[in-house]
Amino acid sequence: MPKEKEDAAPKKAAGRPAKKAPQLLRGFRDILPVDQPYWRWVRNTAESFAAGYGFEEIGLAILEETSLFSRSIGNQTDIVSKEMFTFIDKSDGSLTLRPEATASVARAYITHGMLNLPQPVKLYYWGPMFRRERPQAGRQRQFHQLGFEALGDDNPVIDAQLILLAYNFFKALGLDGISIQINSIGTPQARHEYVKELVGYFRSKRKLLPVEEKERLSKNPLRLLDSKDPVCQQLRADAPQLMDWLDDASKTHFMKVIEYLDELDIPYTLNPYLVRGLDYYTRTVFEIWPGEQEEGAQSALGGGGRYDGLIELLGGRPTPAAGFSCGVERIILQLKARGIALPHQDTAEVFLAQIGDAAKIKAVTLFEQLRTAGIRTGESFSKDGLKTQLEAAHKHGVQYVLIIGQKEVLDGTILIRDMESGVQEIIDFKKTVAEIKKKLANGSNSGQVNGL
RNA sequence: GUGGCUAUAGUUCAACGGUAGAACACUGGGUUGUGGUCCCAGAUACGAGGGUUCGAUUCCCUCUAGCCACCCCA
Repeated sequence: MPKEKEDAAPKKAAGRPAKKAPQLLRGFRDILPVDQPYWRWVRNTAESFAAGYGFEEIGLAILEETSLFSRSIGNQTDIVSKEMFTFIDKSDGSLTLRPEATASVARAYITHGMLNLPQPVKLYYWGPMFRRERPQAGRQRQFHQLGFEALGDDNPVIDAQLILLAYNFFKALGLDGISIQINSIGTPQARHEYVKELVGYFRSKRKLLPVEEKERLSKNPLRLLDSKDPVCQQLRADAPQLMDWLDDASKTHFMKVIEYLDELDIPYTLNPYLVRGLDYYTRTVFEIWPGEQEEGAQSALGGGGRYDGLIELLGGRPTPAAGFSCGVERIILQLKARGIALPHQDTAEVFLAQIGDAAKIKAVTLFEQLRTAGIRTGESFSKDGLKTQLEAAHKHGVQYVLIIGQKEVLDGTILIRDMESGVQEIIDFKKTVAEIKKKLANGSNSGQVNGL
């Protein structure tokens, strides 16, 4: 018989039994009310961009068959080989908490026969993703991404427009001076040829490479290009260039994208060493960074590219597609780091205070009238003292407080107190809603900006 | 996954081998129906488990979590 440990544990302080409070899992976080304004800001901005650019929101499954990710992202990638939350379900086999959403978008495109819709199908998503990594600031095991995908069209204008959308999105959020890095990694075939060449080159320099880099050479040679290792960075200068190995169609495609970007006046940096860590990418790839690499490590805010082979790989008809996604937590980290003030939030406009039982009853019904009239009203009905209630009103930052007490109930009136001037006036209780509306309309300096 | 640093109230920080303090925040008061300032009072913490010790929050170990670097990525 197992002993019940918790009950047997010694009592800590008299009175309360010593119990372990459940902890948050490593890398998981609650998003508290204080942070919600940031979340709303990002989400609202994203939604208005989705609407503006014609992307319709799609809500995707969070749990998928493991094979969806291993096939699309690639078995050899770090994400699949060591960072997925995977488990065996009783009847459904191996399941995985999605580490990213593009694969699911492609799956949904197939599942719902979206090839029958007008192309391109433009989708926007938002939601939690899961990767079993070692947490750090801006890196959690559950994090949120928002993304835009355009499926069913291989025109380079799509690539350019996605980058334009990303650029404008970050600007609208208040994040100026972001850096957009772009590159083309061509078709899988061309890349394959190139990798052979690259491996050949680095093999010849093998002796110079540190152990970790040697491992890359056999496991994921493309990664040698964006390595932080100084030796590698030196060697890569003389290494064969990916650009020279691109097939003609990819080259032309890339030139077109660049042309559009120039025409649209979007600042970008050509980064020939940019390769992405997910296998499904083809041709255009890009990443978004907070700024031209200032000192200190930074992490990408977002990234994306074209994935022309993905849908076919997953069993659909050959369908070109492109998209990008960004990390919400990382965006918010940047917003905070830069001290960006958010637009005014929907706080209470008036506060309703009451004194005495009769008044409380009246107040509760009046509150309903105010609320249904669209006036954001604060209250603390559970408190009795007027002083306490005014204090609460002050904390809400409201300009007007409605006060109703014994006397007012008898007279059929109510007090309106202006919190700034301290001026109070008595009005007919029945006209409360109308009066308040009038006052708010007059006094409204269209209430903007609070720094939080 | 590897290496390093850290872990004290809600938060930011103190102190100490003999069971912990401040600031801000919170709750309640400063007489009966009036906020922002002020005054008073109160609640709340040594991440978990072992070990050394007469005694550990303090020293050691393990675990857990956070941060930093690597890896990789959003």
